[in-house]
Amino acid sequence: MPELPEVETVARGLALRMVGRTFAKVEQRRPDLRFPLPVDFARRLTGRSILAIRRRAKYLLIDLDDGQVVLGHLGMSGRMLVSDARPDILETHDHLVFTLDDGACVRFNDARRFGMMDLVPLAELDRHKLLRDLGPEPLGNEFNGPALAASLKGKKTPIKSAILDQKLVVGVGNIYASESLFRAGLSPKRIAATVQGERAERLATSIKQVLTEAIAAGGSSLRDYVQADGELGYFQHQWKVYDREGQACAGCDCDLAKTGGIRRLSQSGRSTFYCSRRQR
DNA sequence: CGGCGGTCCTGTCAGC
DNA sequence: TGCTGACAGGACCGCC
Repeated sequence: MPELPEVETVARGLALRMVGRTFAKVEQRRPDLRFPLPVDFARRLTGRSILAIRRRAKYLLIDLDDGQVVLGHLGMSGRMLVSDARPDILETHDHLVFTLDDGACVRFNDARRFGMMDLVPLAELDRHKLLRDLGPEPLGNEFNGPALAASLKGKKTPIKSAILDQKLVVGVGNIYASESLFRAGLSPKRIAATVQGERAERLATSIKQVLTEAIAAGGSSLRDYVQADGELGYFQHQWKVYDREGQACAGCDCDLAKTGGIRRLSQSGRSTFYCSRRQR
């Protein structure tokens, strides 16, 4: 499910319900997710109050009142399900069930179990194995054209693979990689090192725009969610190229029968979508 | 050292 | 209808 905008939306939605509340009950329904859960995970959370809920890269951070932080990742299929009360009947793959002191319930459901949770002292968070090598936040000022150009120097890998590398910039996943390259007019096959100067400027700007717009779309679906309750996560998507193989490219007035429209290719085992006419 | 492919796990869908 | 294989939004690890 989640790239940066989805995790951001989940974090904001959870914050609305959870900040200021206390974990009244925590049910751990299997010993492991992607990794074993920390020893006594449920017991160590019970009775703790929630100070803040944040995001770093695609990770969720839940700050507790005892100086510990819940570090979570939704993996590919992880979902947070929120309801006013704990359901009598849980769903398949509801691995963690959090009941709050106001009776509200948050469930972590993850079919593929690529998600994870850990409990880390706040003081050690930056040194955590999963966080210490992460690159800059794409929406921060430190990520810009010149910085991106510098990090791409010497890289022989295709630009699509490069921007999926979380050491280079965080938060861009398979969908928004295709979308950002389309907006920047860059071929996903282009050698990363050749994205310099104006091209790097365009790509950095496109990444920021694509992610910002997706967060805004998530915010509008959050309003519905807050009223309706239920799942936090993917919202309406209006992708320009992702999952649109064979369809006409928006803004390309070429003959679909001749060009074949949006193309799909496989790069290091993952699908990429692009318009060969508008992306060079 | 960088870059690529394999791998973890379950669900869904297309094709036969 | 039932089976099989491909594929799915992530990211670590080991190997070349």
